[in-house]
Amino acid sequence: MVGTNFNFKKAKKRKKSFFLKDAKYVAKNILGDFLVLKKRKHFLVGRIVESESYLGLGDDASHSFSGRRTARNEILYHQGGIIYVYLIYGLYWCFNIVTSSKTNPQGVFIRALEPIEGIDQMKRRRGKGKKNLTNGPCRWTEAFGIDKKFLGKKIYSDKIYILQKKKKNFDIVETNRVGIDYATESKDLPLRYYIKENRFVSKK
DNA sequence: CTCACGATTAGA
DNA sequence: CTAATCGTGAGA
Repeated sequence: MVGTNFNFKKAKKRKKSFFLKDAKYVAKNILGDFLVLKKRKHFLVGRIVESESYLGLGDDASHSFSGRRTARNEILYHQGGIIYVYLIYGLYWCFNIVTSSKTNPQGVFIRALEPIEGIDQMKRRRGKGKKNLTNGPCRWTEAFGIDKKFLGKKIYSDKIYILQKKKKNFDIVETNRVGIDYATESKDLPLRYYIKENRFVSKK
């Protein structure tokens, strides 16, 4: 459908410089791009269809709100371009890309992918009978086998990287973020982005 | 040390 | 609607 006319060989890897930009910029511009994960004997590829930005210091939904700095979120206080994963509910892994500078602890949360390559392997990791493959933040991480091993790893390496989709032939919907009822001030900011009418966007 | 809880999901 | 399930972080 979408991946078919995309030339993976010609596509360029997103470099570190891209991730030094503001989280809003990265979250929006990463839509339509491809997340590539190299496994031992195969590749897993997914198109990023939904993201959220977490703005750090001034964002009370963010783990680093008002400079909170703990063992878990320490990685946010690094330059952009590395991975922040954490365990949620003792069950699932959430995947973020650190953006901006050391003093601006922002992140981009990847909420959903459209499966492109390695679909059989994704299904195997998710387990039989699971209807949803990659249309949720902790669904796609399970399909890709994302866990604590990825904490602090570069998102522009040989093992895991993003391929830029140059022609963005879709509309972006901007809306409020999901699952942040604990926030007050920032709760309803339009910091969630997704590809309009894409069927792999997470559902309520 | 204790303890409430979460950037979610699956299933009744 | 609720259970699952445990590392984390705030507080005593």
